[in-house]
Amino acid sequence: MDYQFRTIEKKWQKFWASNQTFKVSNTSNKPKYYVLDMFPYPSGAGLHVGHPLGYIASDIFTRYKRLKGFNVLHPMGYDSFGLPAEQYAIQTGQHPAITTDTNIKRYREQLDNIGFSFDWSREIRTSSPSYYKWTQWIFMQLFNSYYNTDMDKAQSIESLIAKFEQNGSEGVHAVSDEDASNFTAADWNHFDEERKQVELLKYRLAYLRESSVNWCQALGTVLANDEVKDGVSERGGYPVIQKKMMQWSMRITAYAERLLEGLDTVDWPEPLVEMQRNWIGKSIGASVKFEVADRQEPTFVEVFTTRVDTIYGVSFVVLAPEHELVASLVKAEQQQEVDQYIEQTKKKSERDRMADTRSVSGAFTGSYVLHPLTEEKIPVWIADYVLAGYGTGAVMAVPSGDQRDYLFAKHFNLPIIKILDSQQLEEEADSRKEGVYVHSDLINGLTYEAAVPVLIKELEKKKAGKAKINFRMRDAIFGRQRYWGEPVPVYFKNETPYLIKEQELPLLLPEVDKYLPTESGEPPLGRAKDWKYQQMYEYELSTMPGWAGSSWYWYRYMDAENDRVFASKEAVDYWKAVDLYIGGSEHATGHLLYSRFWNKFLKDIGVVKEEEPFKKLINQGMIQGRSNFIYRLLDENGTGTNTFVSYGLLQQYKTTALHVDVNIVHNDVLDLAKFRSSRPEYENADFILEDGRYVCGHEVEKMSKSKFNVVNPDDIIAQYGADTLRMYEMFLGPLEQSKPWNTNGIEGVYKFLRKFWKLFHDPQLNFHVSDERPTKAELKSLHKIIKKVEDDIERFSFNTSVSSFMICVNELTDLNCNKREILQELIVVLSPYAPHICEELWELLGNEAGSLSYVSYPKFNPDFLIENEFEYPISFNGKMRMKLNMSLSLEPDDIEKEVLNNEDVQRYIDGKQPKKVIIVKGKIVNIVV
RNA sequence: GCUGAAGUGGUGGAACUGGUAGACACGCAGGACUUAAAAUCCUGUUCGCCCUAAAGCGAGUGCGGGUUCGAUUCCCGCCUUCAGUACCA
Repeated sequence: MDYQFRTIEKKWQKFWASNQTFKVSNTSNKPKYYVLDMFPYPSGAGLHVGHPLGYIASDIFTRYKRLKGFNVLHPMGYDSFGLPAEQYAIQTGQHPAITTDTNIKRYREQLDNIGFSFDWSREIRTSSPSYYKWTQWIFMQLFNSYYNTDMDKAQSIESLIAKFEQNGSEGVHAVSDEDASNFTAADWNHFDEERKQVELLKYRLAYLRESSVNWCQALGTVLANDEVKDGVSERGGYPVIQKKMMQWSMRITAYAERLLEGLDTVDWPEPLVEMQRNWIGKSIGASVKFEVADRQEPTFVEVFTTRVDTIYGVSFVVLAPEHELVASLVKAEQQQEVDQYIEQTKKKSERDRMADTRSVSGAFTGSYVLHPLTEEKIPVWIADYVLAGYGTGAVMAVPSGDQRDYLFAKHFNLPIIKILDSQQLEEEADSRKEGVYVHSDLINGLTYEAAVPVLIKELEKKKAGKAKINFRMRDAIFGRQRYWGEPVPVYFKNETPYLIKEQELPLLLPEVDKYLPTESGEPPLGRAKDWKYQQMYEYELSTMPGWAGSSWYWYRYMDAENDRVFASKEAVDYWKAVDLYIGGSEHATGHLLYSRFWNKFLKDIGVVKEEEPFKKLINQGMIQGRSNFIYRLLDENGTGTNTFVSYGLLQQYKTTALHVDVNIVHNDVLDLAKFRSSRPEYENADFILEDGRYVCGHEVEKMSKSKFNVVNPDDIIAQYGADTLRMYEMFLGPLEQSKPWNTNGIEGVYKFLRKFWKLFHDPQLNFHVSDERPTKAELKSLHKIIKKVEDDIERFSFNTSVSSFMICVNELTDLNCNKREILQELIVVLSPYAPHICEELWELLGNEAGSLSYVSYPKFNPDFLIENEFEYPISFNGKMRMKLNMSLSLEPDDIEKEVLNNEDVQRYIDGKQPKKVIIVKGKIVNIVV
């Protein structure tokens, strides 16, 4: 029989499913191993060839680990809440649950076609009530907790109430809002219920606070930064402004230090760890208070600075235009200018404000603050380069040390004060800390190291500042003005939020007539009829963000069907943490940070054991699209014709480029017949060919429908089979690297599998293996691959394994090897990569069907690889010129003698005495002349 | 802007710890088989120079420098592309 991948692959996929080959138990005497993939969002477009890249890698790893004797948990599910389904619902009226369900079915079929060894009995969907019940449950725990800084962990809000009842706010060390009040126990006990709740909310880990959002009035909704382009909505082009809104938030900043420390304990790619460190952004500095001048009531502008040493260089203070003090600081004569500036700022997104460092803008408030050390009057400005959400939303501007402050000072003619004797300030700010201070009163003549403690001490003495650690990370906003997400299990009584009862979970997503905001601008849930808690109280109308469901899902896989807890204690104790997590680096700061945060919280409340959820993490690169172009000939008026010019002839013609569907292009050559029949207007198209072919241009772009570069794995599988797809995706290059998809090399992988198949068959394709003893050469080839694949998989270098398999099969083909002893072991080594063909041949060899998944990986024997000769490359001045075969037992001195006595070597050095001969045994000889 | 990553033949890539640059494939060219095509097999294929050929010479891993007997690999400066940047997931 020839290699019939269609029959073989269907046969084994069916076998695995009906025998539950990959169902895994929560108890085993084997060691456990947990391999997790980042689960997909089931989009309407279906899987494209980029999605399975990581899944194939993790499946190879999983199958390999099974062969190595581990009990492996390898589950899959769907992150099925999200915007695209909602967008589609808005357009079509179709309920997102229905589209989501359809999409999931499609995804499942596509995943099944690839032959993954997932334990599907553990499948989860974040949008199913049985799952989001527990997402809501975790939210409730967060709402019911506060962060105790004495114990450095989250504790129940009840214990905080007990403290308030006994001692008031005194002695409470907790992470809270800035405006948490001070009160005595007596005060607390006299507070009414509402007041108590208001105070408690300032401590809860899930809490309400005002935050700034991109508000689009015309769409009646909040937009993500990337839905906003140049101040207008991407959809519709309506104006977008920055608006403040009450929002649910997560006090992730309470965990900043622990999130930072945990990074030292995980085995993650260093760049990713670095990104998280930068995101958390710990900086050590000082907070300084500037008192507003000429006020009866003392008012302060508080700033955070990492360069308190530059305090004598402050020549103005800048507030973010949204800063709460701005309104009261503006003097009448400046009112108009400031108002105008604030209007202008509202139109800019935060990202625009950060990205634009060239243009300088700002407005003077008319007010002054007093320098805390010199008592001098300092003007207060507002400018959009200061962001409200960063630090305190105010900076002390030091033009001599900070480039943005420098440009601002130059632009508005504000003084630039030199503070270090080494500073060169003619062209730009100089932020170095070298030399000694000048014009700096207390610290004149001191160096940076000496100056900082002096200043901190003085500021503390004057109660004008103190040393402080600041984090760049902000509390995460947890509400979304959307329909297709988890409802927040909260209702309001007199504007105070209360949790519903735990027995009332899940709080189901109600039906609505349209998936749009209400006329009064409330989120879609505002449309739900009679949706009230106990028929009286308003529910929270926003839903949870996309990251809620994905911040704990790896626990649900451990015990996916439990309806009493999110996962049983036994399951959590057994599987502990994820041993290997594979996914895209685009999740570096979002998903991976939130997941770590929730995990730490769950540990604090005692329901999980591990401080870090993902022990080892591998990033897979993005698969980009590789678009193909055709070139339409333009006539003398510049209008398009129906003639297309081949890529190589472009210089001779005036043309315009058009995307062409990559599925009708093969190795950059256009299939003319398919092109003609693709659209009626191309039926009579003419072509100017080169060498009789139409060659297309190409470019790397995002994979998207609009660029006609989407490749569906199903098409590849129909043509070449799943085993070829699996191996080809690995063959494309290193897993971590981003690369464009193209099928140019896929034939080679397909040919390889056919060659492998032929090893087991005679020329007439009858199954035929021999029981003869293998030769030395055959054993060497086998043991080389046993070792190579083991090494490669352990370091996640899957592409190099594929090449090595090719080399191995080429060698065995040349040796005419059909020995059972060799081939049987080779099957096991190859099976993680190409499981279907291997199962089939395994059965043909007479083994029990399906037993291949749980056999042992062959044992490597180094004896078969021992060489006694080596072909030494002989280089002259580092350039390889010739090779000499020598015994590996020769010591460097003997090698030198033998090399220098060689005729060809003598000819090279032309009778001259070599300056130096470098010999690395078993590696190289280098002669310096 | 900030943070992170990547640039090697016509193409995807290999070279794992500073030691033979281009393994393995694709494509292309030539050949075998065939009435023909497909499939399959064989040979060649970094570029340039020289040459009937064998052989030889020179250059070469984004660009410019440096360290070293020796650099794709280490260091400094630049260029280009990609990703993230907090409501896409």
